[in-house]
Amino acid sequence: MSAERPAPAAGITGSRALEAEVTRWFAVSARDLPWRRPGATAWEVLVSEFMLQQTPVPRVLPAYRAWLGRWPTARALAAATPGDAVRQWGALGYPRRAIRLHACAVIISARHGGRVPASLEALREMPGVGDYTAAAVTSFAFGQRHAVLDTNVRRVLARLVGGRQFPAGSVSAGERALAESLLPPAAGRRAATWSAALMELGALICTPARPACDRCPVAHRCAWRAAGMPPGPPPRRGAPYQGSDRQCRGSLLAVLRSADGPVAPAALAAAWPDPAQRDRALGALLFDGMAVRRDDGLICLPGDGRPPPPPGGPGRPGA
DNA sequence: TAGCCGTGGAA
DNA sequence: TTTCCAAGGCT
Repeated sequence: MSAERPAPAAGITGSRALEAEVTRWFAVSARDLPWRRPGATAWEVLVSEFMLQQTPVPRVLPAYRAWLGRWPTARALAAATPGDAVRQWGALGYPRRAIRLHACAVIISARHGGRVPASLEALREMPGVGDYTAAAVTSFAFGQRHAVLDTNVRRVLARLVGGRQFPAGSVSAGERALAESLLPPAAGRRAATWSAALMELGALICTPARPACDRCPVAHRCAWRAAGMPPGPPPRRGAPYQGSDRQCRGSLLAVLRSADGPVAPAALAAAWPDPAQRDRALGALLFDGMAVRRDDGLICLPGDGRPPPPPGGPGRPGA
């Protein structure tokens, strides 16, 4: 046999060399991000992971600094109201993440002594923490050995090993097995570094469109490239946003966010012309706990107009 | 599991 | 101008 061909998915050969090539590239090319610095706390890592869910790094950076400047610990955030969290979240998008992160802070304070739990299972029980975020926190904050399958890692593995341009719609068992088989040994933080490096490779080099193969440290191993980079079916597109209920919700929430206190329905009416859609969106916000209708009919963010829970108190039943 | 949940910058 | 997309999670 002459030139090495791409290895099959299971038991890929040269894993050790692959790790070395990717991590060497990472050591030189990685962005200097605050949540990656050695001193970053688990809380800081958790905050970063929430903010990075479907939100680009450049937009997260200032929000991350401001958030941790205000609430450096889970206990600090737990002492605030959910409405405070939504306001501080600002226009990062997906504001329910702020509600869920606040709920995490309350749980961490009440059930985990104020420390972010270090187990996959305990993390997974918290709102807004799915398979990816739990694996990311245990890996990056605690140095554990878990496969971290985000959209970047999935795309890199789909191309490098699978020979396809894009991964499937959801994580398959085979994909997870592959990612785990490629994980370096448990010694030190090798597995965490490997995962961070794969993510960075996907974010900077192996991008969805126009991948920079000329700068890829493992282009010589890439199954997709070896196959001539055949185009795969494009990922599914979401519903149009302009004029959608989502946009309407966003507009209403922007009004509540910028107001210091409760808002009259008329103020919301000014933010969206269509009454039926407006009422539908407001109903959804109320249903989701993103907004509250007071007895006097005014609308506010959750926790507005009430004293914040005492420190260490939330989660404890009455009086 | 497919559809929904925000936002704004880049192509 | 429109389209695409960015470290997911939930139902």
